[in-house]
Amino acid sequence: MASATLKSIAKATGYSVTTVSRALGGFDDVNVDTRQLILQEAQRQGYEPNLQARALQTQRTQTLALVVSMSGPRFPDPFFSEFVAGLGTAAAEARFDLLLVTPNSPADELDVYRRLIAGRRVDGVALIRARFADARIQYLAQTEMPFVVFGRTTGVENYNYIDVDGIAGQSALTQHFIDLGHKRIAYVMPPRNIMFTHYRLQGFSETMRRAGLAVSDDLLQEAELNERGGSRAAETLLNLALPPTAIMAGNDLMALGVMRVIQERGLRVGTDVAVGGFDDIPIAEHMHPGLTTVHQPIFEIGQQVTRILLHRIANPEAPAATRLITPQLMVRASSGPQRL
Amino acid sequence: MASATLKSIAKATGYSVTTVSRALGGFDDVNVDTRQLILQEAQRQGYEPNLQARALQTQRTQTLALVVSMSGPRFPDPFFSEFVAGLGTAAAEARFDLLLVTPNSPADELDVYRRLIAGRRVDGVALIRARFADARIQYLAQTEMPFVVFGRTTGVENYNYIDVDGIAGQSALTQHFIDLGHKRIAYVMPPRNIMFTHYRLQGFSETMRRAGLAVSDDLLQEAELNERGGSRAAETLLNLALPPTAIMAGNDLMALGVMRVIQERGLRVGTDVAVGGFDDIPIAEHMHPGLTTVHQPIFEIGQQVTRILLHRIANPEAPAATRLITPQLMVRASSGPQRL
DNA sequence: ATTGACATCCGAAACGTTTCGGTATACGAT
DNA sequence: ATCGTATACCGAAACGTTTCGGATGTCAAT
Repeated sequence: MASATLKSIAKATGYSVTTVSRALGGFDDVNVDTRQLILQEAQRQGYEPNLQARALQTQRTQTLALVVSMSGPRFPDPFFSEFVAGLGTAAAEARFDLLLVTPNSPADELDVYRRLIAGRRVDGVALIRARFADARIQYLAQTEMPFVVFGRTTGVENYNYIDVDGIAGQSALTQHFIDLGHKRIAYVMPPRNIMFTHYRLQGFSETMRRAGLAVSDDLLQEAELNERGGSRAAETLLNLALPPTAIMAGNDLMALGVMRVIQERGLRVGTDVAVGGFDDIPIAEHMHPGLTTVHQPIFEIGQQVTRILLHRIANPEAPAATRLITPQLMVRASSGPQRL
Repeated sequence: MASATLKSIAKATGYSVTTVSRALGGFDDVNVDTRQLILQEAQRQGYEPNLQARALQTQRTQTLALVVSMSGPRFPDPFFSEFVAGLGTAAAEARFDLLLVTPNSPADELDVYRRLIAGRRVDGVALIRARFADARIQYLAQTEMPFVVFGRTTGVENYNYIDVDGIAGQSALTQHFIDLGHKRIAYVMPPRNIMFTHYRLQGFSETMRRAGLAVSDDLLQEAELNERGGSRAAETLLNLALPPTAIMAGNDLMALGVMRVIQERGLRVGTDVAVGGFDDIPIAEHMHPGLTTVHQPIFEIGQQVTRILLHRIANPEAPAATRLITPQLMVRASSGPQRL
């Protein structure tokens, strides 16, 4: 059978399309008996509103977008799925759907945004992993489209964001290692074009300086945000004439790579070389030894992003919402005992 | 400025909406100069087709759906993000988008499908983690909507699926432990309502029986598909009067939980207790020791699902595609050396 | 002059919904 | 009789696109 429409219900009940629409829409200018009849018929035909048609008419798609580059055959992070889960659950509560869009090349990225925004495909956009002078954000800012960023950027004023205080987080972790008696502390830093790298590096440097400790170039390694990046950096660091006694990685996946290299060399994580991460992804707690790291409430952040977005969609003129979360240090076995 | 439409371009150039549409659509019944002019004007106005309107007219949304229950504040698995990445990249190549839909309760699940399918929100649906007599699949099967399942179910004929041969996979892993000299091999099995549990259990039992080894109830623990499930099961197993010498977990996350418990008890994974997983998620290789597991090419499976789906959408009458992949055993350090 | 073929263009309908601006009826108050 | 008010309903336009079935003009062949 052809799918049910307002028209088919109208024909079956003898009422007009308008009345059917208003009956189903819960308006009060329709007789209770009439509404009953129409509801029954709708039920019988298995009617579901055609969402394209409704969207065309109302100019509302009830959809949010998240654009993610799935570079190579690997997703960035478990981090990511937590974030999406947060976005998704909060969206579902408001009966919004989530459109996950993948540019098939980095060059394609801005086009994808244009297609979404100018094509009125979605009501709002979530952004993750903001970059310096982020072109995506600059484009969005000159648009009517509501958007919320997880992270901060430069060169754009008055946009909605939520971020974790990277300075505070990295500083807390650094201080933790200093308190344990470490002097040669290495930092395996994420790529510099990512905005949070800047803040975390600042947290690290400042804290070291305050403690009167040197940060030699040797002990600062830039690497990819995954296990492999961590492993490579750890190899380099452990091959130094004077290797570090503590290694902080840019995120937990990198920390995992660092730990593996340490263990493969017959050294013990914690006692021989202390390790720290960032993110507190679910497995961080379940590794052996447990990973000392900086907790980001990623799922909750995802939910918040959706909520801000929804609020923004409902109130386009609301002032920009900005939220900075102070993260919590999670001390586990990988940072080891007090040193003598 | 109001957003550009065919009408606004038509007005600006003096041509009709029809001609503008056909010029932009690349039809050959429009003069080259005219097309040039129209393209320029479209460019100038920053025209992007309104996708709702197009979808309404063409009855094509250029969108695929994946419905996932994000039960609790945790995503099921890294497994998941790999799969989504595969789906997404293959979809992007065909200029399709991916709609990620979250029921906000399990009871809501079927309603979500009805909304998507009857509401003509998407052109095709991907399903993951099929269950016994899966109600979602039964619903979809009586619909026109193209769908592809990762996994198999019972009670439905002639549907598109792609699956990994769980019998062969679990059998290979079991045989590997038998070959290493293990006799008391435990299996931490996933929940029984998931279809793949059935196959894997069968692979395990048959292989044990063939080798003349007993499978006592003690050594068969049902647990949740995450670290916690693995940990709990491992506690129980290691507390047995006669604990197993090898533990196979239902997936890699569970194996991670198992490994942690072993290590916390001061035992060594591999030499004291051998451990195996299933999935080969990215971190399996980067754990210490590396996890012996059964590799599922999840990313590629995601791509395949999309491809089958797209083919199905283009050829609604094509016979059902069914694909069974024989997975590969990845032997790493966690299974340990030959026993004497 | 007529025909046919071709190139170029366009009007109007359709997709399914929402909503504005009504109309018709009934009924109590004036 | 007229007015006002409420109740219940509906026609038609609109959202922006695609496409069917022409229309018009040109030009070479008859």
